[in-house]
Amino acid sequence: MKLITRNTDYALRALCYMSKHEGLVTVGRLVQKLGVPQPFMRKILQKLNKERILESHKGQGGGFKLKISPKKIYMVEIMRVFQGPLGLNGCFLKKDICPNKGKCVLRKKIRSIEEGVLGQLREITIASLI
Amino acid sequence: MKLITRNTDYALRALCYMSKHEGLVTVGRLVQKLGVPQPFMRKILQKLNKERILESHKGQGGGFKLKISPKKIYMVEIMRVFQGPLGLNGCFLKKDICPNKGKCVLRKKIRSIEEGVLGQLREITIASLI
DNA sequence: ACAAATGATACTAATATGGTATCATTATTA
DNA sequence: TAATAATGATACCATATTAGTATCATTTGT
Repeated sequence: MKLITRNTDYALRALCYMSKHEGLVTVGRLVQKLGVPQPFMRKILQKLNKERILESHKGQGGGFKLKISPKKIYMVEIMRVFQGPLGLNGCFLKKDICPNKGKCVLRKKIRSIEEGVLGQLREITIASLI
Repeated sequence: MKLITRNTDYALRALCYMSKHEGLVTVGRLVQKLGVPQPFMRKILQKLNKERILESHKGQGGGFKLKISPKKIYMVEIMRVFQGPLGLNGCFLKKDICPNKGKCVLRKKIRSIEEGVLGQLREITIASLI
């Protein structure tokens, strides 16, 4: 069971690279450095752009750069972008499916674990990774 | 992003039910109580049997029951059975893929988070859920 | 005008998850 | 001893997610 997908993985690496290198970085350059398939990397960067984590510049001499400080880019946010919101189990949270409804002890437990995990993940920023 | 799959979910519910009801429990009964498709539930219970968490009895009057105490059935173990070993990311752990190899800070961070999560999950047993 | 970059989007492939179907085996019991 | 009610084993199918590709449009510097 993987908690982090390739999407997230590549995104984190790209962000780390960019936080160490001022100015615009092209997809081509990232691909060289990180060994990731180019069109896939493009898609990832485009998404980060849409999410306003990166900014992009078209045309010759263009590329991507961080839009916000590495200190303010949280790993858990990147995970959310590529993997959806973190939740232990949809099922336990949908009362209409779970037969125990509100009383479900498991649900409470899960909830508290979830909080713990999120708490830890929230402390990790790109800045803390480089 | 779900941390717990339906497999695990159903298994946990079945185990909880069985820990509250002495003696053999048939698949049919569980299906009635928990509203899970029968053949799917069978497959799940058969797996728990193979993993020596349940014991089974064939023939008329047969069924399943816990083989070990609910206090010794750990949620994280059930997750492992149905979802494989918990790891944040295979990629970071395979040095030959990660370009930073041994030095990767991310990997260490991930590792420590992983430990934290596992630590919390390890405290949850079936007994603690009922 | 051309080349080098991203934007947008649709498509394909691989893998994981969720679920079904079927036949074999075992044990109870009438 | 035969019917029945249970699990064992296994192969199969459906759906969703993840990973990756392909293509054409747009922008911009030279």
